[in-house]
This record gives sequence, structure tokens and C-alpha cells, in this order.
Amino acid sequence: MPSSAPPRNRFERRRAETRQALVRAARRILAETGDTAVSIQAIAERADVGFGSFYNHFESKTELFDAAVADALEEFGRTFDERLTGIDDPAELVAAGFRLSARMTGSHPELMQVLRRRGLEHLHSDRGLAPRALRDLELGVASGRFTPVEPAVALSAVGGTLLSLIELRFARPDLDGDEAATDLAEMVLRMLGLPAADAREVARRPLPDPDRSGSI
Amino acid sequence: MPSSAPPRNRFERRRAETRQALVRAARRILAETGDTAVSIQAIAERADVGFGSFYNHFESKTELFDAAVADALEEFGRTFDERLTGIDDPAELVAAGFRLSARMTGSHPELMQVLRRRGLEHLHSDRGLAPRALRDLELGVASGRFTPVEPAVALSAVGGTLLSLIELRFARPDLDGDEAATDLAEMVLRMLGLPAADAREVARRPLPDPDRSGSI
DNA sequence: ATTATCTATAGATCTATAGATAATGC
DNA sequence: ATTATCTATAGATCTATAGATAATGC
Repeated sequence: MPSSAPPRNRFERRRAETRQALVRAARRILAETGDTAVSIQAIAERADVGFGSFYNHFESKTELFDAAVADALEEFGRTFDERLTGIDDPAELVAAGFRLSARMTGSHPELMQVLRRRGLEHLHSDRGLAPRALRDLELGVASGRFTPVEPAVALSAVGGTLLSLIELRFARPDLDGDEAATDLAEMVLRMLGLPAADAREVARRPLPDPDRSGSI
Repeated sequence: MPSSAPPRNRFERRRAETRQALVRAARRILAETGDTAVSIQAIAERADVGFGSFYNHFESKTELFDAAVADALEEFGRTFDERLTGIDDPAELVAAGFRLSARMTGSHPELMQVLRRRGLEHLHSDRGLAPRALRDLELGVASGRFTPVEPAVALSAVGGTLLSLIELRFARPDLDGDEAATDLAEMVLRMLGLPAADAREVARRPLPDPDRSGSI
């Protein structure tokens, strides 16, 4: 996958656009129904791309949908990078991540639906967000802020709770999302070993400003 | 669904057996590949049942797979009932549930794989385990053992963590499962508001004996 | 007589590819 | 000249049903 090489000429740009159209269509389908048995014809139509073009880019539906999930995960990670860099207290980072995720169910619903359906199976992946989360958790333990525990177990706890927050946002839109996220973040910080008072305070620190970047 | 009426005569028994064969085949397929696009023909073969029989019991694959998930959830709940009745401290109940679930990935792998793939979408269902878990969490809050919080948020936290424990057991079979479950249970109890020392103690209480019931 | 299962099959749908068409590189 | 896209289609596969077969109820 030459995802590193940016398109040089018009050929490559057009090719990349067709591929992106297919990936975006797959993301929409994943978010709306999750039905990966949908026909390649329907996918191509959704992408507004000739039917045969599919085979210029992917060998199977599985391959396409995997690419779509990877694409969503990457966008999720990018948003985290944009919005959360500069926070170096691991506890605050966890809390901010929870609250940012809750807000993203409103601003990036399609992306979050994909995560909702496919996130669990990437929790212990060695690419994407998982390794970074692991590192932050280990950092928190090393600095004495978190109670020592097997890193994979801590990752499970935090990741599972985050996914269930996303599920909660979609399953119970009647609840106040930001409040739920804050409460859950506070709970997660207690889980990681922060004293109750600290957990309460850290979970309620204001999120960093969106800077000049658009809407979130 | 006349799931309440037990089969009276040989006709009804045979009919129920055919249906069960289809459901069990669907459970195996869900556990092994999760590929719900598999053909009805392949399902019928797997169940060792004539192809046309499928339509005597289900109108679509979706209907069959939903029944298979419901079947798995029910078995999960039944096992909890058998093994955890008699525990009335909500904190101990949560901890025992975590450790029992971890063990079940070894003793009931197929069942737990189904849960792994489909559990999240049933977290806030109004049938099955969710309502009971909600009740226990509310009980814990009422008795002062747990810190007060919106019940659905507590359910998200506990359920999400449990699902990620199941994921962890399958993704990292190299880790000691019972130890991971105990550690995670301890963390969840802290999350719910137990003091660290209490959480540690409760999470390590011995599980109730399997009584005369077979192997777990 | 009734009911469920099984086998066979028509018709629909889907996949993968071949060949024509259109756009750009050099 | 090269390359990607698009259209058309052959062949494979899948679904849903019709009708035959087998088993039980009464």
C-alpha cells in the first residue's frame, strides 16, 4: 500500500479519487446498516463509480471494508492528535479523550458508528491508536499517577469503557452526552488508581480550544 | 415465539430439534468466522438439515442469526444464574461475574465468541442480562456501596469492561486469564466507588463452588 | 389426515472479466 | 503509448418455492 506516496500527476490523482470514493461509500454503508453482504454493484453505485472499477482497487469486499475501517480509525487518531496534543498529564489525556469522543458522535456520526461496530476488534492491534494508548498508560504508571497493572489489562479497561460510551451515545440519545462522558471519565480515572477527589477534578478540566481548526 | 410451550408430541419435538440444529449451526458460524453472508445452503448443510427446512423456521438469515445471538445470551445468563445465585453483595457479584466470564472463554469458547462479536449491541437492551445488571448496580448505589451515578452510565462502564475482558482473553491467550479477570474486577470495583483496599479484597474472594453441576 | 422434511429447480442476483472508451504522459 | 474507467455479459451462485416423501396424530 503506497499510502505514503502522494499522487504525482493527474492519473494518480484520479485513481486515488476513485479509490477514496469506494472507501467513503463503504464507510457510509458500515455506518448505516453495517451490512457487509451488500453487492459490489450497490457499493459502486453508492460511490458513483463504474462497476468494474472496483476491481482496479480491491480484490474482495472484505479488503474494501477493512480499508474503510482503517480509514475511519486513522481519522479518529488524527482528530485526537489535533485536539489533544499539548496535554501531557496521562490522566487528563484519558479524560479529554473520553469527552472528545462523546462530542464526536455528534460532529462525526458516521466515523463513530464505524468505530462502534468495528472498534472492539482493534483494541489490541499493534497499529493505530492502541499502541499510543498503551504508551500513555505505561507513562501514567511510571509517573506514579496510575496504579501498576499489566498494560494490556489497563488498555482493555480504558478501551472497553470508551467503546461502551460510544454505544451509550447512540443507544441513549436522550442522556446528556457530555455529562455522561465526564462521569465515565471520572470513573475510569478512579479505576486507574486516582484518588476520588483528583479523578473528579481532572475529569472536569476544560477541553483545549479547537484552535483555528473548524467545527467539533 | 412460543418459547414458553414445551414440545408435547413427537412432531413438535422433531420440529424443535430441526430448529435447534439450525440455531446451533448459526452459533458455530458466528463464532468461527462471524460471516453472516454465508449461504442458507451452507447453513443447512452445517446443521445436517434439508435445505428447504430452513424456511419452515426462519424467513431470513438475519432472523436466524438474531435467534442464535439470543440463544447464546440466554445460555450466558443461565450460567450466571447457576453459578452466582446466593451472592448478594453487589460488589462481589460484579467481581465474580468477571472471573466467571474469563473462565467461560475456556469452557464455552463458542458462546463467548458470539458474545465478543455481538455483545456490545445488547448492552442497553431491555431483555436478557442488561436489566438484571442494571438492578444490581442500582442496588449497590442504594446500599451506599457504589458511588451514585446515572445507572445507564454505570452499566456502560461495567458492560464495556466485561466485553473488553472477553476480547482480551481471545486476543492475548498468553496472559493468565484468571489473573487478568481479577485485576480488571478490582479496577471496576474502584471505578464503582469502592475504596482501593476493599476492591482488592472483594475481587479476590473465592468463587462459589460449581456444586454438583458439571465442568466450568 | 396432517404436518415437517427433503429434493429439485426456476428465476434472480452477483461476481469477475473482456473489450471498448476516454483521459493523460511523454 | 499508456492507463484507468466504464459497459456489457458469461457463468456461478443463491434464494424461494413447488411437489414428492416420510412420519406421526387421532
